[in-house]
Amino acid sequence: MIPISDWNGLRLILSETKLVGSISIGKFLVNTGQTYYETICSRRGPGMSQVRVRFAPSPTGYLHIGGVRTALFNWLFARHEKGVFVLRIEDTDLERSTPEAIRAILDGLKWVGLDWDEGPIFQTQRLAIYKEHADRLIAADKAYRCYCTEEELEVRRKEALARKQVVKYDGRCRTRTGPAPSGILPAVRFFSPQSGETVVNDLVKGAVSFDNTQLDDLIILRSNGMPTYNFGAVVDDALMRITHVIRGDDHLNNTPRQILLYQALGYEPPRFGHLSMILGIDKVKLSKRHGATSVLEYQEEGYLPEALVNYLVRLGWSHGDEEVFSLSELIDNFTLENITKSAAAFNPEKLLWLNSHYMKMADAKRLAGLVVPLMKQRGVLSEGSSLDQTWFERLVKVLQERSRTLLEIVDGAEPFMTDPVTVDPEAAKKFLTEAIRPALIKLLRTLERVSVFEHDTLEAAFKSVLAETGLAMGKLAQPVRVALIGRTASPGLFDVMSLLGRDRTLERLKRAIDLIK
RNA sequence: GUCCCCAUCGUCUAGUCUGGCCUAGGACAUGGCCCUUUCAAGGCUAAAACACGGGUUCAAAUCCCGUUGGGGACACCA
Repeated sequence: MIPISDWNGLRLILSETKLVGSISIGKFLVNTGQTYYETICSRRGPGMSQVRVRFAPSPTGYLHIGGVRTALFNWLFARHEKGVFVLRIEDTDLERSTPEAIRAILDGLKWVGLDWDEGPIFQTQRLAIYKEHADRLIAADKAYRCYCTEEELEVRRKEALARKQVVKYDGRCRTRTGPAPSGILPAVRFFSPQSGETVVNDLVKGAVSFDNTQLDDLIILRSNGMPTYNFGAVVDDALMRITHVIRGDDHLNNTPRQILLYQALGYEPPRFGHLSMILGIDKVKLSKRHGATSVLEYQEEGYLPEALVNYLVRLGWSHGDEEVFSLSELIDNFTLENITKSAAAFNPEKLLWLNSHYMKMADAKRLAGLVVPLMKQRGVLSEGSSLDQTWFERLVKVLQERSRTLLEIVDGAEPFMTDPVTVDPEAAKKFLTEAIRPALIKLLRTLERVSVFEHDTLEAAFKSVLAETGLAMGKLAQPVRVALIGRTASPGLFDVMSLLGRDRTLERLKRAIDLIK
């Protein structure tokens, strides 16, 4: 339940995030949704057939990865068709909607770069519109007031289930006459036709027909005045002139009911396209036990938004053999015809591969900026400390080639950030041996005479030690690596030394030599 | 219980609508080799699929029917 006072907090969130285009949020919240849409629609000339799509999440939890894909497909379709992408928040479930969830949705969309042209529009701001539409249906004998209580209905549903009968409203208030029972706030039910069939010409599934006897008299307006999903969506999609409803597969069964509502209301239905579900790696519905299912978790785990977008778009859509797409390539090539009908399993490995690809492509400066907060968060960099930007970007540059996520950069950067280095005991045992000690000392002496710590001069110095000692590159490199970084894996040695700089390199070498004693 | 959807390598998919070009292509992951100062990356290479059964046809991954399997929906949730 969102108390009215919280809506001020929400407005704060919205203006803070500045996610809205030309229409200011403050103004929107002052306006009713109705006047807003009257303005929009009056701006549109007659005969315009511009594509208008929407993403309409309910703010009852984090923004799910499947929701992001739905939003992405809508967004790409809108951009490809030079149409309009509307964001509508379906917050009519007062029990479960929260301002935090609204924020999570906006933040999530913002992170993956899906911007909207209109909205966010809140259904709870438009209650008068739904009521007016419901009244219209009642007046036309297409809907009726139902005085059955939730408890009664629950009992009947359970009975039907127990007797293995069809779970359907029995229609007892259809023909109710006489005075209204006192003390009961009625809900409004739709008179659902009980004969014929309703066909959905789905853009991805093809023609799907439903026997109308399967459909029952659904509630369109709850006793508390809130519209139910099917009604709110229909009224809004009609009024907002949505041309294509692209949404999850789980709504296919709702579509015939919605088409019937469009017809009763005298509105023309949009085109529908139902996207198959995203399943977990084990082929069952994606859930928390598969790991991250909220978009923002991917941000926290060091993924790049373009990698997630690229991964998600290939889950259920394809363009020949291509795997890697820039945003503009996606916009150019995205069409509804190439959407797959079957459900897809989420494969974290492939996402990781795409992420490492984009990590290599990315500008080091940008990555550096993304990594710093993560380092602070993980204690690799202390809160107040300042960084040499140029130096840090150089470090990021050598790490980004071998990191699959930003978190791996953080990990790889760690030995460069703090002194003294933590040396892995296993590595020390294997490589910092008595036998190699003389060579390390020789290297130390040689490096002491090197004044400019750059890749090429360091390489020359190192090679001279190899020549003197007769050691193979590999024999000396690993012990030195362990001495400098404390681990057996790192960027190239000469990059490491030049990044560490003269003082720290010599110091770490000395310390390793002492350690062997 | 009722209704709806789906079915190509382990996974994402191309091919299916408009049957022959399919000895089924690509990508991730996996194995091998090469490169190599480590780890990655990269290059080459291998293994790996038309769920099953019936039709239709000269010809079926592709069209039709059935079976099986998987998924979804049946709320005063969306």
